[in-house]
Amino acid sequence: MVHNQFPRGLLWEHEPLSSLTLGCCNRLRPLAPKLPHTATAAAATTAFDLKSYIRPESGPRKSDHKPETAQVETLPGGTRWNPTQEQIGLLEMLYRRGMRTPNAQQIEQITAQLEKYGKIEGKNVFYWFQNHKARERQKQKRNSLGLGHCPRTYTPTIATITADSIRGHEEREEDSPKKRKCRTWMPECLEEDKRHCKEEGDKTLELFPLHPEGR
Amino acid sequence: MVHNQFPRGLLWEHEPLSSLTLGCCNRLRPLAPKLPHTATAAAATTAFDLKSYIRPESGPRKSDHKPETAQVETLPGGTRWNPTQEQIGLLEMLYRRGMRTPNAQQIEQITAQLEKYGKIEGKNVFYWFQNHKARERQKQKRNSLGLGHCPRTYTPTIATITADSIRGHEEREEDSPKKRKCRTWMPECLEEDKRHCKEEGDKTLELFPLHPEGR
DNA sequence: GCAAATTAATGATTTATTCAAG
DNA sequence: CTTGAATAAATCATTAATTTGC
Repeated sequence: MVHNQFPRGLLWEHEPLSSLTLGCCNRLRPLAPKLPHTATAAAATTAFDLKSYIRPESGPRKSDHKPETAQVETLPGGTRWNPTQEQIGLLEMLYRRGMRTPNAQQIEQITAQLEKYGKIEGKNVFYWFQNHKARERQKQKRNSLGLGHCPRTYTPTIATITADSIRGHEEREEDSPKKRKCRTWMPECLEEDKRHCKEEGDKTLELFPLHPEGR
Repeated sequence: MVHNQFPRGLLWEHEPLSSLTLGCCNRLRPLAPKLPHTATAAAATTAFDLKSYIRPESGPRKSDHKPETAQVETLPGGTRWNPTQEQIGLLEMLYRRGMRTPNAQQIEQITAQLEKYGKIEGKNVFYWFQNHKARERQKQKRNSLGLGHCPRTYTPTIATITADSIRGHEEREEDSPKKRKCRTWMPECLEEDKRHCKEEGDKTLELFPLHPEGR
């Protein structure tokens, strides 16, 4: 059970790491030097540049320039999901039914269904539930604080006050009454993304640059 | 906007939703022995029980009166990733190099490399970075509060104080100097999971139960 | 020496916040 | 202003260290 404790002398440093090939969304950006951050932001949505993930040794600099100039205007399906009425409707139904954080398979199925009504990906479903839950909660909290502050001011006539609101604004508990199960996992979302990403040409990305830490 | 403002007569309710077939990880508690990180294999990570996602509301409780008792205490051989020294070493190297939140492709590559040293999935890599970053930050904050409170008490002799610590304990900014880009995405993690999940027998899951809201 | 019992680390999830498109 | 997308913080849970009594 002891970890493989072998000397810190990292043997894998001799591995043929160097650069790997992989294909994906790296539309262009063959050059992309590490210009400060001026236009560096060029790294539009999907342009990868390892360097942009490497913290610039210098300093913070949060130059918040207007990013994407023209470079890679969004990925193929670039724009964000724009749900249709039917989709929202179905999602809300599921939500009202009690669904909160669907797992991968459920997302898969839901997405399949919703696809009938418009373009949609798994991650959209995932996010929708995530956001909807959070915002319902916010709303509830606001309400209970705004006018439910003093218990005698509440208006019990409102029909929307369901078991939920009665339950109070206690946070957790909603959908994990007991412990917590290992259940959900980031949906296959990526598959789709990857799919249409793969169409792009391959590109070599230096994941494991050879030069030592030299910094 | 204008959410479900369309009549409750949901047209999609006539769809052949009902139950869909899907297979997955329901194996119940194979006793998950704590094998060392060698032949973990299985690792079916998800136990499904729609019921646990459906709030036991006033709805038609068919038999959900104790959803979790012995039901899904599964969490199958859900062995969690147990990194080897080599893996940790490599990850730390990347971290020191400045990598913070690798994107899907990077994760893919990293995972591929680390697989040489032991079982690992994309999500493990993703999580590792997430956690490592967060905990380094915590540590730093604790330090700066504990003894670094007064800037003149720091001990510049320690070699480990690299640019990182010098940068200070500013929270955000670490790896997103500019705005925030759509860059990372939950890795293909799930693919693997799904893969070996599919091996399991199929199981019918009622994603869209037919009975109306009943409320 | 060795397991049960306890503690420390850290992997995995969920929740809260933030950002920005429309 | 609404809300999709993304990240960070908080939390939970499991495994390895370790302590302890035999």
